[in-house]
Amino acid sequence: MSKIDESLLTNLPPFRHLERAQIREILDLSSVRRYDEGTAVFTEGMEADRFYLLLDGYIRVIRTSPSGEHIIAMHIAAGQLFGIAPAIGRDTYPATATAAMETIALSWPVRLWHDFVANYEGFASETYKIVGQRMQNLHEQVLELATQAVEQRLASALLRMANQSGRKVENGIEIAFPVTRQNISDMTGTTLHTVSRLLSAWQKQGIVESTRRHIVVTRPHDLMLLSTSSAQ
DNA sequence: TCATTAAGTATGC
DNA sequence: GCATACTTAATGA
Repeated sequence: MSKIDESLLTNLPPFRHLERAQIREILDLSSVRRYDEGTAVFTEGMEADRFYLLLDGYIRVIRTSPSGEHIIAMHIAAGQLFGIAPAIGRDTYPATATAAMETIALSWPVRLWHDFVANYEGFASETYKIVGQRMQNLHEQVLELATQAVEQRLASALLRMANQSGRKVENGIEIAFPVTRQNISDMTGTTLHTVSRLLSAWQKQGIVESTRRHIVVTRPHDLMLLSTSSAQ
């Protein structure tokens, strides 16, 4: 079916312990799809019929509150599993996943989940490790939202993106997918205006450089300080 | 300290 | 030239 090379999976944590032949099996059971920027891979509440591995691009995970506003819970980088509802014992997706830029993902029918867990050494432990880490991150973010000022939350959000999905450039760390002021306000529970003002101020101080949908963190250390200490 | 309103400029198909 | 992204100032909770 898919003519994806085995080497693409061999170094990813959930597949690290597997033989080449096993990886071939897994790939033969998968289907590949490309998603244009802004396209939803699946939506919150939808029956979880497949689980996914991101091969290229970035996925934005969006949760919608009953009152209608949506918040960006996290970003997924290439090489990570997502839409793994079966891992947390759900049969619907807990959030919406959209392509933050042009993206390519593998997917498998959920009925294979238990086969993977049973047959492939390390798959279960690695995926549950991922789930645990994500849960912990979410808890930290909830705490942040409740306790920290906007400036600190924005600094943390920028650092999270730079650390998890940044690429090094000459003058700093560039966030590797397109991101708008509105997107960032959806991560930090503020408005795009406040984000715009803070980014402008930080740009004047030389901490970040930003153009439309594009941000480079030039002085991560200064952001670190901003994210922890409360000014005045 | 921050959201809201409002009114503007810049950018890219 | 229109939609989208971004900036800035004013006002008030």
